[in-house]
Amino acid sequence: MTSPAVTRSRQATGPSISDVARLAGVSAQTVSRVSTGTGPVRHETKERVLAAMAALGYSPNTAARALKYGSYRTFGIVAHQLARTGESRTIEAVVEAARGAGYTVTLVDVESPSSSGVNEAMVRLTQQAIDGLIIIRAETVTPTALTLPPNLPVVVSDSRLASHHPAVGTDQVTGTRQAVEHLLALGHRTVHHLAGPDSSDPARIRAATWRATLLAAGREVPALLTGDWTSEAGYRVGQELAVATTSGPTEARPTAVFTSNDEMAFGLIRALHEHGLRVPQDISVAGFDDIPLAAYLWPPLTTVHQDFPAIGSALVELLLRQLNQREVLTDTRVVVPTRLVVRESTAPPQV
Amino acid sequence: MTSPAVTRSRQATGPSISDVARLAGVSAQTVSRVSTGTGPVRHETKERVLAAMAALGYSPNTAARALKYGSYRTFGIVAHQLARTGESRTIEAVVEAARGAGYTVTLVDVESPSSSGVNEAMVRLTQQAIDGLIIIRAETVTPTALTLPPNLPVVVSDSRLASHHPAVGTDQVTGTRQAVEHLLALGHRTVHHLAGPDSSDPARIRAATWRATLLAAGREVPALLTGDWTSEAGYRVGQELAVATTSGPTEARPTAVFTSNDEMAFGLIRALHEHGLRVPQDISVAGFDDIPLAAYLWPPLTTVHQDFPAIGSALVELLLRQLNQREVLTDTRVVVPTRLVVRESTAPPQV
DNA sequence: CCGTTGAATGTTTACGTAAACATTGCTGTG
DNA sequence: CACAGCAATGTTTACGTAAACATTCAACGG
Repeated sequence: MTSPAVTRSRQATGPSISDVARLAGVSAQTVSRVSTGTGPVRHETKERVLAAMAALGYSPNTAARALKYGSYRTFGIVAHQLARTGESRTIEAVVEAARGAGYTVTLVDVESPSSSGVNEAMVRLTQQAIDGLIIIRAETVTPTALTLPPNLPVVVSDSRLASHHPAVGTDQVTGTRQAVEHLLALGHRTVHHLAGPDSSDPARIRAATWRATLLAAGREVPALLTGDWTSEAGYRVGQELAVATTSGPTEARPTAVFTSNDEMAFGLIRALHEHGLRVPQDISVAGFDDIPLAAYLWPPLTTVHQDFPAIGSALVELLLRQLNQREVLTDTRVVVPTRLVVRESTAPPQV
Repeated sequence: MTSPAVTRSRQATGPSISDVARLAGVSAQTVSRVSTGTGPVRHETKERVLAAMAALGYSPNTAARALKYGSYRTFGIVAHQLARTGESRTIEAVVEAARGAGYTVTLVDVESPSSSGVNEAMVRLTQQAIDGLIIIRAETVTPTALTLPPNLPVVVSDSRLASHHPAVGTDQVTGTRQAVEHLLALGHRTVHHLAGPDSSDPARIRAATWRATLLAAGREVPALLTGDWTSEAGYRVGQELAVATTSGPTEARPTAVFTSNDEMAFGLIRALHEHGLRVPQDISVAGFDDIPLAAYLWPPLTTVHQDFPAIGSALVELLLRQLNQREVLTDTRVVVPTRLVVRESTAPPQV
């Protein structure tokens, strides 16, 4: 566990507790007492110390405190593409929840989503100052390939690691079933599915649930379409679908598509528009995530709402429980409910 | 500068350098030499130390190192709504650039965007361990109301603080002019503008440039429309605009709108669609930001592309320059160029 | 009026690390 | 062959903080 040769000379730091003590004419310990609010200090003395602090612009040295306490009041969070809707919203929620508990959040991004990439991030993180670790959407990481620092509380969200660590996840199954059943209830013979990449756990669960729901309803299961979460991929698949819709035999024409996220639905719908197909009159489309822009797409997108704030705060709560009660939570799984938001991109099929 | 009464007992920490030393049968200093790669160590000794490290699962204590070096290899970043496109993409770029320089990034969000909110965040941050501070989109903060820790390098982006700190910003003026001139060149008599909130510097600059560009071209300047960056606001304004377009005198009918960001364009276009107006045939719309989904809106959105990665790396670079060369950069301003991306939401007016 | 109590403050020590300085012993040179 | 020079390692010290322990002194009860 050798770290890179870091030859750093000491940098200038601000005034220390003893500078304040000297100026106030008290001992360092008394300054510490004022600073932490522990122990008895005469009012007059306290005022003098506070004045000295203000005069010197003193603020306590975090590193020294952390060294003393063995805690940093900081969580690490490993993300892959943090500008992507799901991740940035989860992170935002985590930051907020952590703040409430007096913690801040250190971000580490992963260059490649492979195990080695996450491991490399992990090494950097251990060299950082964190009390707990949050891993979100580590899609391609296999549990065994991940070497985590011992004794570091970990929680994961939406990843393959969920079976090895306490986890928080959206209720993929219910959400997917709601969407598919909604489309069937509108009268569609069957529902096509544009899935996320196979490396993603949520993508696979959604695809499996889509299939199971169709089978349970006694419907034909069309060939699975696969994308990579991007609008670009949705666009490409949309073009193929449009061709199939306008040229194939009437029987095989898709009339409803459920996409595994909203971004792909955006691309898909654009492709359909370009081919002169109307949504929802010619094809119904439903997504997953309910990103803020989903309501302002044309037509407004029917989609499965994910409660990202709930995910974020659940992640933080699981970490705190491990930290405070030293609980072992390996098997804990928090499931965050979903809700189908019906807008205007889905309608009964035109006969 | 009293911190809240933090009565924390010491938490268990991992094995220390002396545990490793004992196991390897060497002095602590030798372990340190192996760990940092400094100083000469016999090959055999080094192997023994590495083996001991591995056996104990040792990793160096960050707090102790930070205390020794007076540096944390960490930047703080203050954001307001980090799930918003511009912010999350800037943050992503900052994290990446910081990683390249061997730094990690600690996120602090601001409850309210007011000065007191940012100040409160500041207090929390000083109690964190950071070597430099990045403030993005602190729209409503006035420079004088902000009390920053002394000697802390700071850079800002897109905020009112730009005049008081080294700053990085998009070339608002050129970007806006490109968009407005593009619409005029298509043959539109004039261009309406849906601005961001007046509290935002970029919003005001874009609005002023829109006005100046119209005046320079000798065109009439329509009444300014104001939103708050959200699609919701764009939708509301779009409804009013749609009414004006379908009912007002032909002379006064808007034929082109430039919105100060893409989200508002989304909302605006949805409202126009709902009123049966076609984009771009009846009204052209251009946005600002070039969010990833802009290309997949229907119609694909003409918009001003912002180079967020460039902003992020410029922010980090300015911080590093202050840290390394102890430069005083107060007046430094990095301007990141923009580029108009013409898609299909703009076209010549139909006569 | 003496001893006890406890508020107010000071002193010592330890957290884990790594520079600075000290020591050992071997190699090669005049 | 004595000793300079240097590789390899050990010892001391300091980074800033705050618990743990020690001291002082005034107030109060018996």
